Amino acid sequence: MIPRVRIHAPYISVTSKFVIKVECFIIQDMRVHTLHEWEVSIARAREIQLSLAKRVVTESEVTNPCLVVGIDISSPDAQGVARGAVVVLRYPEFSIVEVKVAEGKITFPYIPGLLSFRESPLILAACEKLCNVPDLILIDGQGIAHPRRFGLASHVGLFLDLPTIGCAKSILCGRHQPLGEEAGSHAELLDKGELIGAALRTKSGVRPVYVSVGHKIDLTSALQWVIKCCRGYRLPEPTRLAHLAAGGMLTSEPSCQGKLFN
DNA sequence: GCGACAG
DNA sequence: ATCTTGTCGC
Repeated sequence: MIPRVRIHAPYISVTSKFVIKVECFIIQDMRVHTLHEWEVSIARAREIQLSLAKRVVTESEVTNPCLVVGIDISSPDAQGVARGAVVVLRYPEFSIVEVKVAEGKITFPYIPGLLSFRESPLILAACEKLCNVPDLILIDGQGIAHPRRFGLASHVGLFLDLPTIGCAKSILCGRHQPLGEEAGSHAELLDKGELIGAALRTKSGVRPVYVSVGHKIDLTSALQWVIKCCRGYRLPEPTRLAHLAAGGMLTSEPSCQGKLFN
């Protein structure tokens, strides 16, 4: 039986200089039928974004306060409550500067391509609590490696007006050639002839992660930053710690490996 | 028409 | 994302 979902909701109604506003949309048969407003907003946002995409966040820009941030969200519990977490790290030591968490009920379903509407609210809520302004943000999801070239990382970057990198654990769209087994190997991620991101082997012997431009950064630097943020795990440190924080497995202590099992 | 599909 | 123990391998 095909699920029939009908949704009317002001899930995101963010008004900034970019004016992203989604009041209502209807989803049926797991397909989006009415997303006119969103598409119009995205088209405009994408236009603005493209003009900023060439910007490169250089290492010298991340020296004081030198903050690299990871963002992730936990899966909702039985009551539909989830936690959005943002972890601020000092680069290049990766010492924890700040951890902020926001809890809230998740109401929007998971629909491939519409993850932003499910996760953005909590992510932004967590970001609102930050005392530091990050220089660079890594997000657990796609940037422009998205059917409409505007995934979660792009949304968040646009809302916050900060550089973001999409770093996802699997592909939403696009394909790539096989890549080397050594850490650091990467291959272009192409969709319909467009370069939308890269598959990156962050550690030898594990599946690659998928890096794409979120906002205010180009692919080459995004790739370099992700590589520089890797510390022997498949996921780059900011993302990894944000994931732990969202799961309640990270408090204020930089290392709590002793308490972790599994 | 059918398969694929971030978390 | 989640269901799920021990196990094989670097």
